[in-house]
Amino acid sequence: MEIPKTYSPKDFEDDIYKDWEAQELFNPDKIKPRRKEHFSIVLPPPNVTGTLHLGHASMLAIEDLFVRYKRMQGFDTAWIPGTDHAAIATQNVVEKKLWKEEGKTRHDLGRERFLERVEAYVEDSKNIIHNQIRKMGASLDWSREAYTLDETRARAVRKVFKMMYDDGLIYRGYRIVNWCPRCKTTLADDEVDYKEQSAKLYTFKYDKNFPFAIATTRPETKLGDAAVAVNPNDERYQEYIGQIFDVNFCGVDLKIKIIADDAVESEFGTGALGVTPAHSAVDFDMAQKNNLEIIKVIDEDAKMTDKAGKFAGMSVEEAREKISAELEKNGLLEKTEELINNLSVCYRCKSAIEPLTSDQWFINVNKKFKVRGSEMKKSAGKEASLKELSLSVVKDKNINIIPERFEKTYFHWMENLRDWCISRQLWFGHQIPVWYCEDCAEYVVTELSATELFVMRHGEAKNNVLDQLNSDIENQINGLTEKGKEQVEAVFEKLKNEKIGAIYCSDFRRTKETAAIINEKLNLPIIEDPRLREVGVGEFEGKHDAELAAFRQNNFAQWQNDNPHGIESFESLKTRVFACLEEIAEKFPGQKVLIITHGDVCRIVQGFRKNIADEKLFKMDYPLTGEYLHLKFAPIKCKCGSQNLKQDEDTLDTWFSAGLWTFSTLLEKDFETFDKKENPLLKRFHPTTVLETGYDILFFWVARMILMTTYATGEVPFENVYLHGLIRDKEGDKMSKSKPETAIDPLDAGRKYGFDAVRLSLLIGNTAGNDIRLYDEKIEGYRNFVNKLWNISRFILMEQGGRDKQASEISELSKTLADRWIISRFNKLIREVTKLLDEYNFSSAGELLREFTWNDFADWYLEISKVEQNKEEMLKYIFKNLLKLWHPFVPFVTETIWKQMNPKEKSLMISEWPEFAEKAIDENSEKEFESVKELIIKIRNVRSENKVQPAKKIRISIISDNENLIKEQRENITALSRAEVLTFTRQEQEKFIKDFVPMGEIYFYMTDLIDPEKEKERIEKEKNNLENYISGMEKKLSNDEFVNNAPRPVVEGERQKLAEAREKLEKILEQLGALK
RNA sequence: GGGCAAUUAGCUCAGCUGGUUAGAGCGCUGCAUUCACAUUGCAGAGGUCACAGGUUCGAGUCCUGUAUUGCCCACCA
Repeated sequence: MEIPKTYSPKDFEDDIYKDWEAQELFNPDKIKPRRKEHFSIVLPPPNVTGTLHLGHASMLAIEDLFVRYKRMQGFDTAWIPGTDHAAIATQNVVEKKLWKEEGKTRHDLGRERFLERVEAYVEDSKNIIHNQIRKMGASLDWSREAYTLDETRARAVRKVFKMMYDDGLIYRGYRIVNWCPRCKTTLADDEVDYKEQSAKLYTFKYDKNFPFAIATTRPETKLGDAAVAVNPNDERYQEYIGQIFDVNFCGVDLKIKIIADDAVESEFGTGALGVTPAHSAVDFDMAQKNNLEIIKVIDEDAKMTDKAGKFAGMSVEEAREKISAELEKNGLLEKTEELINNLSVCYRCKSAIEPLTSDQWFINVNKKFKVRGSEMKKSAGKEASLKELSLSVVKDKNINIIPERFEKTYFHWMENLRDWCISRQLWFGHQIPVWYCEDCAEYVVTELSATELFVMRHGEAKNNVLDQLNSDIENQINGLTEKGKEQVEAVFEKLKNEKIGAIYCSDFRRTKETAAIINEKLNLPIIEDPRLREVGVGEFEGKHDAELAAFRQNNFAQWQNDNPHGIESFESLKTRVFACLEEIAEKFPGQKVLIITHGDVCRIVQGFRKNIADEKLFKMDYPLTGEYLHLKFAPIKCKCGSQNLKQDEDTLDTWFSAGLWTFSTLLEKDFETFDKKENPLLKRFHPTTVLETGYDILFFWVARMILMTTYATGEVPFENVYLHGLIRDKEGDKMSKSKPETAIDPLDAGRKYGFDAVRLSLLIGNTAGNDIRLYDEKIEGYRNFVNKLWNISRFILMEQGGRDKQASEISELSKTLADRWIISRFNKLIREVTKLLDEYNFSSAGELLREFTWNDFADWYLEISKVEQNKEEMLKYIFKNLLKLWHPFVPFVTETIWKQMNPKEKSLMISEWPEFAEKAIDENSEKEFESVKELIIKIRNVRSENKVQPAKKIRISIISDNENLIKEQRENITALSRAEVLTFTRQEQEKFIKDFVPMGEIYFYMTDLIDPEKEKERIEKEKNNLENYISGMEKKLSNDEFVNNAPRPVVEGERQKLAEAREKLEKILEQLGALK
């Protein structure tokens, strides 16, 4: 067999992955589990905007390791992939792209068109990241891929929203929120970052009549002040507490109440704080407590509002300048000073956050509700708030966080959690499932999705080309032209991802043909409805379109309710079309329906359920051939009976849908409830076993999942949380594009060193909760190791023959001391690695494996096997099982080698995890072999010290207490140390003593060595070490307190060690004597 | 301001509930090239475990304090 000397990962990796996928080995339905217990992980969904970075790579390496390990152990194993729509991040990316490439804003396109752009972008992006994930070797079940914004997940989102609303946990309120004026949306508290900046602190009085000064960095907000707060213990202001002052601040009249609040620090500024309820979270709380007026002086564009008097319309910066100038001019400004403070900025775009009051949807985290699930009730009681429930499941260890210290962080965050603002003023995301009635003040919350109608005109027909009106059902001879057919195909291209549930068309030939073309791909029932026919044209039949158009344009009033020249009246057309639409809406609530009809009908449709005057409606444009209309309707009625409802424009915080991820990914496509009876996958895999993610999103995501899932399902989302650290560069800094020389792209690194090496570099040395440094030399080292594995396999494959042995046949395999040694060591390795992996300590497991593979197996056993010969079966037994242990770490190279060794087997990844065999443990043989190793190393050492040419064989004599062992190992010692062993008895040796140099138990033939003095030095050194050691031990053992207090085995152990050391010393002294 | 972590060989890090003469990889030094592998082999040098106290028969490991570094949270009106 021709096997290259160097392993070339790129020649194998892609094919190996394709083979796994083709065999469907990632799908738990396609492989037989050998145990009942499940092991499941849902992939933390990467943002659709992203490309694979090291954070993902490390996440994938760790999770794939867990999953492959458990799969080999026979667990029913699922690893579910998906992507996150990442509302704000994705919208920002597409907006930037749109601006750069076309100079347009999202408003230029409008919601509908903009979202189409986003979806197109998302599609591309998803494919890129999925292929990158495959590169890493991740054994994800792609057949169950989810997306936070797909229909199943969307239904789960609406359902939970409604559940929470019905439980009174979701409410709409006018509250202070974090507003990003750039993104034009609210942000959750933890989506706000802080940036240090230097600011000016202004100390001033509102006006001349106000008794004392206040200090602020933002004078412009003071236009909205309703109070001044002081510390209740501050003596300076006691007399004013409770008083109300009418002031005129820069032309704006304000009523300022003096209130006392502990939050105020007397030492800061003047100890008096101007309270601006509308623009500071702390002040808003004070306003609630003290019933203060909320005056909003800054709007959503970060401009001053009408309430700001003459400053209205100015930017906040401009207003600040003007106000400070005016204060100074009027002698109200006492001083300005520089200070460093934290500016709150948007975590996505880094612009300054403007805290302001606004009408938003919130989740109440303190309100009690009826807890679901018996385990949850046990933890939190029958009734609990979201906060209490989320705290209790971690306190009671229903969820186990690794490393444990993050529990504290979690508790602290959860205990201080405030109501969660979930509405976002973005377009991309889950639209809030609330419908406002246009005819009364009510609104309706529904889990049903909007009924959506896609209304299109037929493609170009022959009568269009001839410019002949043709609406006589008896005379439908004209079908579509070639161009018409192409137009239809073009529309279908745009619609194909919409998951249309039904197709309606008129009974005209041109619409039926259009429907048939589209339905070639969709295979839906086509419903023909004559109510969707083109308007009846009466006497104009067969005439030019323009003639009819001109007539109707000029005689609308006449035609509105009547039928001059036999033209069907507008009223009649409207009535039949609306009746048809009403029926469709009722028949397909929450679904998408495609309607293929004619120009005038398209026009009319736009007025469905809307109060649009007939004439205005008649004059509306309708979509050109090749385009379509998209209309959304409420799937339910308002209490008042009106169906004229409009959905809330806002979308939900992306973490709302992400919070459902562990169970929403396991729901059936057409689920009605979250019940396990209805959702077999949920029953099989939920709660998931481990959630593996970075500690940096503990709050964003992990906490939210706990909160949302315990609420919605009455079950924890996961039993364990494994938090990994961040990947840093060699200096310990965050990798960033601004430092390209240290930033590593996992894909580049994979191409260069192989993805197995990249995985190892991310796994070994990586411990829970700790950051890890990565740099090229490290990956290179693991590349070298992978190559070592490869070359071990080359060696073993060259040793032909032998058959595979099982663990039960170990005794047959063990013929020599080296055999017993390696097999004992190896079985300990199996035991240790298994234990460490169960403890999530994969780094130590990897280190042990590396040590065994390189040091024990390659450096010693393989060398011995060249001497002892005929070890094919043993080598195969160890190596094949070793490949299994390695597989979760380095799946590609192990599978590649496995396939070469077992061409007939399906795959290493579904082979059985090695079992530890107790009977293989042989402590005595291990000890004996270690002493042989020691001898060999000593001989090599002496050779090296004396610069003996490697090719030169030296002669030695060994005087050992274990003469049999030396005799038996004579060949091994000779081969591995290039020394000829001449065994002497003590008496025999006496005769040669003058020619030999003693070194421990070994006597070297003097003329073979260059410098016996050197050896003397060495022995002296060893003697000193030993003497020091012995005196320390003696002291210890003569200490009664130690002997009495320390546990017996410890004392015994120490005695043993002392005895051994004394023996050793004795020999050394003897040899030293001989040297002199 | 509150909290968490880290500090062990030149570098990157192990060292579990206190009981070895403190380990690994890389790097370094010397030697070796047809025999699985130079992406290699063999041998070696290198550490008062940040500092100061304390607990204990015994401390890298536990406690207190100090210093340095990093991170998280709160907040700076």
